[in-house]
Amino acid sequence: MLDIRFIRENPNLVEEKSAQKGYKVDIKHLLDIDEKRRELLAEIESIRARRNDLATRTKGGKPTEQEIIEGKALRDKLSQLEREMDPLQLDFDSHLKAVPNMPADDVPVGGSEADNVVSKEWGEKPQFDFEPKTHWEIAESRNLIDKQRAAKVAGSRFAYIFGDLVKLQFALIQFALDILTNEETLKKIIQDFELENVSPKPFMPTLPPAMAKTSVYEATGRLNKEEQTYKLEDDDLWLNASAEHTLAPMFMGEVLNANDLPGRYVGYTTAFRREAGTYGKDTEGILRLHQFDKLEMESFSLPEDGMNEHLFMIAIQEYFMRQLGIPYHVLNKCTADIGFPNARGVDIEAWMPGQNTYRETHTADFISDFQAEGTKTRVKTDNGTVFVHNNDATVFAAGRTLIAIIENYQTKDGKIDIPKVLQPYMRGQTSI
RNA sequence: GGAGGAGUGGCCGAGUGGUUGAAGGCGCUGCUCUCGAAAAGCAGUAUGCGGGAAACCGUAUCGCGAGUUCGAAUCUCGCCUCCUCCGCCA
Repeated sequence: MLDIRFIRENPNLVEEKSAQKGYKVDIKHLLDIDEKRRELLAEIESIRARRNDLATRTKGGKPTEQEIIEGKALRDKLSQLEREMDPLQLDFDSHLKAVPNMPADDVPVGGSEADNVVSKEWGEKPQFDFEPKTHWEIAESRNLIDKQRAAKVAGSRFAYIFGDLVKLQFALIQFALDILTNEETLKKIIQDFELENVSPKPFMPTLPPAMAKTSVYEATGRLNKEEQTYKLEDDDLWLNASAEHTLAPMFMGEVLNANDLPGRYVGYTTAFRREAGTYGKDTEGILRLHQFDKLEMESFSLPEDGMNEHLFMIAIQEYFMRQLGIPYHVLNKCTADIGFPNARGVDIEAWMPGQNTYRETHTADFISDFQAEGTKTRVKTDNGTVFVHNNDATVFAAGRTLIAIIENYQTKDGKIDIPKVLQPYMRGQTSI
């Protein structure tokens, strides 16, 4: 959530930027409650002060009859005021939580994803001397994917993935982990992308829990919307839709050492998504499933490093795409598309020759301190204890990256060449 | 799933109704001593919220939430987490 002090000082700005993200917030009402709340709080605290004073006065001995009567009166008054405070506080909290994070200054203002800005293009689209096929035409005919039988077992939007395609997924993951844990390679990425003030500290490989309790799910700011998330009602657990959902709250309630930052983690987990409201969309192939595996970065940093971590993660994503030789473009997402907790957001879309279009394979989210206010994750600095900045970004969404490889590396005889960098992770195999 | 035990500051640990926001120790910071370091001595050392230009004042926090009481770290109830033993299990 946003700091109420910031809202007090910049009411118009907050209202304007919220509107740019597509959220209508009643700042005047919020500040109104805020003031009432603080007035009442002052009153409550003065009564508590008298109660404490009385307790100190009578401590050691028995209070007199008169003092007990006085104490009872204070107690009754206090509980009456506290009852008045309850609804006020609830009202205040719900209005405060409804205020989205402020977009960074360079986020393009726009009303829908149509206003996203292509900020970079890379790679030569492959030319084929045949009609390129879609990934599902190739994979289904080769028995690398079977959705029919998966539907029988689990319903629509599930798939069996078989054989060499499975090996390719694990090659991809291994390759990525090797890069992300190698300080020298990270240094090179920082250099190649001309980044400044970025630490080359390696990422900690992590297998996180794939579920979170409701209290945690809420503390992270409901990163994934409720209707998009699977819930295990009997156990009060939510299935994560990405590793960042269980990486971000890792240090909930803790005060970290500035020396330990940036804290960088790369988590591998299965992601579960209900895909509500996508009926009839992307029904072919494995682009949009209820379940897929994903490697995801998460970082906790000092406020002044937050934006640089974001840019670093984007550079890493681009580096991986270039290593795989997959043409892509970078989308600077507009205010309406970056998401409620985001200060900035970037998508990378890979060229998919079979579908003759770009499709999203990566996201990078700069959350600033919006999430840390909910998870109460702070860091001790020379200027006091402040909320950390959170960044998260996709390394590889396994399914979609496999799609990009299949479609870009398809051959005339219906096979798939393996990108050079992955071949060592496939025991030298050059095609599947 | 059954039976027991435990959660106190950065860490260890004392504390079962009233000078306890919390003893003592460790750690950390500053000073003294020293050529310097170590040792020793002295002093300081949690966070949120509200008010204040600031100094500072008030308030809350002893796993979390509710309750009892004039007064709760301490008593009661619910929940969470961890540990030990038994059972089950990849």
